Amino acid sequence: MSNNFTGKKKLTSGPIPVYYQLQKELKKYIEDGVWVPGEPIPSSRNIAETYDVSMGTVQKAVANLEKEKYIYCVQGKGTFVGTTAINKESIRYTLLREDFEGNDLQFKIKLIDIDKVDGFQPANRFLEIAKSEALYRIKRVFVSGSGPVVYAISYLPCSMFEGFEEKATKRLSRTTMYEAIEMEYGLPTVKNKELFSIALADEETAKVLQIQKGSPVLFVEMLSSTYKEQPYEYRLGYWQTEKRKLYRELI
Amino acid sequence: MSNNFTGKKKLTSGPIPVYYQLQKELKKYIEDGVWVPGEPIPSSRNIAETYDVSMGTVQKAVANLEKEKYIYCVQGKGTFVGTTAINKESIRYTLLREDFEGNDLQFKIKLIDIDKVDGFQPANRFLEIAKSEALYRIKRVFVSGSGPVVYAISYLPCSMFEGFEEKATKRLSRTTMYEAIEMEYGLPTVKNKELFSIALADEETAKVLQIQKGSPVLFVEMLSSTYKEQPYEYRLGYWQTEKRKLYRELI
DNA sequence: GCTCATTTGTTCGTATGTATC
DNA sequence: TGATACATACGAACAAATGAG
Repeated sequence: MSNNFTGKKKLTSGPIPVYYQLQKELKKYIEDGVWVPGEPIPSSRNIAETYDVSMGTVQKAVANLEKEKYIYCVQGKGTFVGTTAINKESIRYTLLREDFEGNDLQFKIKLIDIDKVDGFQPANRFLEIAKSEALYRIKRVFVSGSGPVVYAISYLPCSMFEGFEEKATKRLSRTTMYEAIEMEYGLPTVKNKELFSIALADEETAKVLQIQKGSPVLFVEMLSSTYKEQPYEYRLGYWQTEKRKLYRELI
Repeated sequence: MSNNFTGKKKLTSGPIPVYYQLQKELKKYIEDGVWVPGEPIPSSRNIAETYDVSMGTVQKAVANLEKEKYIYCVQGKGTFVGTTAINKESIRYTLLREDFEGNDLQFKIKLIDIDKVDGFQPANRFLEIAKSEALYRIKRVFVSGSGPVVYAISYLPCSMFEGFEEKATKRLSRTTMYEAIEMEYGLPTVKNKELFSIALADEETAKVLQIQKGSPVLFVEMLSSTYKEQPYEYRLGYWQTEKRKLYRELI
């Protein structure tokens, strides 16, 4: 449950709405990791008494945070910190389709290897860490039906993910990167930025995707962030789009 | 302003929340085009009296519709039907960047030509119209800085856009397709579906993009929809990604 | 620049409904 | 069954922005 959430707390009585101040206070507990994904936050009544505001005001702050996907409410049970898996259907990186009709195609993820490498540009710049900081490099291939579709190389700052090899290796062959990171480090994914372009397959990519060296492939660079716009993963994706295409929806 | 919004209207008193019923009623006025983009809807007090509910209930229905981008509220002024331009920064099709850093790059749109063509598959299937229905075909090129970046071919159902040539030709050289369609036909864009893959430039594409015939290009198929998931534009985009890439954010 | 009617925004207090355990 | 939790709804008061006079 919760912790050190006792005693009266005060909000200022200036021009900023009370519900908004409260909303920011609650958000801070989540972003600072005091309240962690999947766990309940204090009850509405508890919050109302603690901050000496009406239930309606708490309700408004809570409703807003729910819309922002920071939390989710279950009537009669409680209010819980949001998780990527539950909230963000839209944020999934890999969505395969043949066409606009029909559903997403299933795929399996195979882990190729994980190792530590020296930091490099532009990765370290995008990840907002020093040039010299080391990175975990995770190579994976996404297989759908007949063959390989995506070759993905992810880079994570070693400093943010201590012991990643041991903790995540088992998970990564059964689950996505998001889930692994959220489970092991409590960091939900909040935002993904993507850049789409064309690349020519180098020897390694060609081998993994079972295509000719030098064939054109769809090249997707991705930068994933967690709370406070903190980037944590830089990923290079090489897509073989002969049979399956990358699908996105904008709403 | 509004119209035929007088007299008492009733909501059922069943298990469905009043605010939700009201929300759907208001949405219907918008989807049916009774209230059009940019115009004000009746005042909250007016709505509260008309449906015989409290202001709080109206506020909740209105707030939800605002989050859904159906409307936007201006304190002291009124509540207005949403427009694509104002609401949907995220839905813009063409976002150019060199990198994750920096801002979106500017570009100009040049209209190549507009004509009427016979319907064809898969376009007519995606647009949910009969095989035989004719289409408007709009060819445009997007130019950024040094040269052409995107060659876009759009298909619109002639039946939905009577007189498109006359109405839109002037607009299309200065504005986006969204704006042109919203201005002339009152249809805001609500959703975009996209499929990313690789294509090889045919003679026409190569000429427009000033590249070699047969060069690989980023191929983006897009299907835009308005209210009620009604598709209205099928677009093929050929991207030359040497210097500028296609940028997307998922939140 | 000021006042005033209109409109949306905020907050409280209270009561009742409904899901969970 | 009862205690707890969130959800809905009302009414009232005041705040803040807008635009007209």
